[in-house]
Amino acid sequence: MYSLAEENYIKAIFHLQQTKTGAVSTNAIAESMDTKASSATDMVQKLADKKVLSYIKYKGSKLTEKGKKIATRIVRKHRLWEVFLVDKLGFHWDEVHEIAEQLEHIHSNELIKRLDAFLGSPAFDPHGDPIPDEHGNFMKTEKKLLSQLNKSQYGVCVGVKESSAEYLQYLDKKKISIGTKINVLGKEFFDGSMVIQVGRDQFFISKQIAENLYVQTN
Amino acid sequence: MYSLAEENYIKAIFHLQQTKTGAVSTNAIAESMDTKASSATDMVQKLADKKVLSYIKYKGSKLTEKGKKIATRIVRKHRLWEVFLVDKLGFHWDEVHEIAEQLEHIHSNELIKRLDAFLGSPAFDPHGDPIPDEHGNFMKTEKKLLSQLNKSQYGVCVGVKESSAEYLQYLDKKKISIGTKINVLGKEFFDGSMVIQVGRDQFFISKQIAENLYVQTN
DNA sequence: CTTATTTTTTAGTCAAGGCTAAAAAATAAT
DNA sequence: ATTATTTTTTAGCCTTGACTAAAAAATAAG
Ligand SMILES: [Mn+2]
Ligand SMILES: [Mn+2]
Ligand SMILES: [Mn+2]
Ligand SMILES: [Mn+2]
Repeated sequence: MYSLAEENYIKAIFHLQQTKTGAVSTNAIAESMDTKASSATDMVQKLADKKVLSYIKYKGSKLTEKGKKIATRIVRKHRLWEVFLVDKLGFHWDEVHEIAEQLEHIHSNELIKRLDAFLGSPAFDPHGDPIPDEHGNFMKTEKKLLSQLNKSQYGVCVGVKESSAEYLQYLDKKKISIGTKINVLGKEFFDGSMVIQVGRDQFFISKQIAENLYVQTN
Repeated sequence: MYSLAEENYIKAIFHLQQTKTGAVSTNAIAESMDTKASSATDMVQKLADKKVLSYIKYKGSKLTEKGKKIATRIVRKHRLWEVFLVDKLGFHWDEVHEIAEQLEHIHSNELIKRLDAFLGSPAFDPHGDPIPDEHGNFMKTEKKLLSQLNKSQYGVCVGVKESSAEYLQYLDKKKISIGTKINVLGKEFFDGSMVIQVGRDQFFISKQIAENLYVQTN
């Protein structure tokens, strides 16, 4: 059994090593956990003792298979709970992350199994992130960032990269949610800004908006 | 915001002062928390500083109104989650307590409100215990222990005092659940044992069984 | 290559929440 | 009214997971 703190570190390292390749730096872990580098060092040393990750002084950390398995289970719980909160309790997609951050630490295999069945074994959470199955396998999806599209291409929104309440609320205001079709009417190569069409509305979006939205082309 | 440990102590003290009258002894708290008296002393001193309870050295502890309010909210969450686990996820009544013990510590007022609505604002948990409303009011019920009935009286099971898995599984085996009618066919005054009728079955039960089952007469 | 800067680790401290052993107060038994 | 026993508190120590300040290693600059 892992403590709350350990679980949160493991999950953070898991997410960090998804993006960057190679070992995860202690500073990156500290920043992601909103703590100090010295604290992160202490924790990764402990987790290395427990064979949850491999750690080389001054080089960084990397989850072992064991560590990845633990992380995946937590991510699965987090995302299943988010689906529950949205689909069953009627929460809005910008309200669920903090609560799921707590719920992901409830220990009960039977609970996960039953919750999953109750929700109809969803493959994606309310932000479009894939929910790993009971064996830890993620559904692979073809998706790109809206910012990668060019003028007169279009895509269907399938998820968000950022899932802060602020960003999600912006998307709501613009009537963008998962499944929404987005046409790129224009793209400014100087700053990456775009003019897009959503439904009947046409408007300008900054690069920052465009590079946090996942779309499926095809 | 109160820590996990603080919340568990507050809830334990709340339950202890329901039965016994007057202040709750430090030893009783320690036993109920499965910890040592010295640890309980430390905690009640801290909770007294926080005005959650009044504490007099060598005399014991008593929750303040503030403390009772905190406790009631935790009990409400615990019991609502138990209803969720049984009604929605199909758990059996002897499997839910441990999980609810964790879920009761999730912090979100909105979550409690929505969960309550989702469950149809239940008044009782799966063990027949009343669920306090959002203002902390418990529904008062007329109930007595089965052991208080005499020969040829009858009652309808409305709850259990003990809710250990073992006891609940015994009741299952005997086909006793909430709503079951129980006839007292005989009572032995020497040891408090009884012969009861449940459905078409007649059998012997010990005093220990009889004094952990709540029934409603009339 | 040598120095400066950044990153990371170590050393030492702290609060929370446990523990054991000893002291003190309350209660029970002579 | 003492003495013995039980209950409760205090004192001191431990682990976890933070922190700061200082040292050490890695990296960047000159
Ligand atoms: Mn989330
Ligand atoms: Mn978390
Ligand atoms: Mn319970
Ligand atoms: Mn609990």
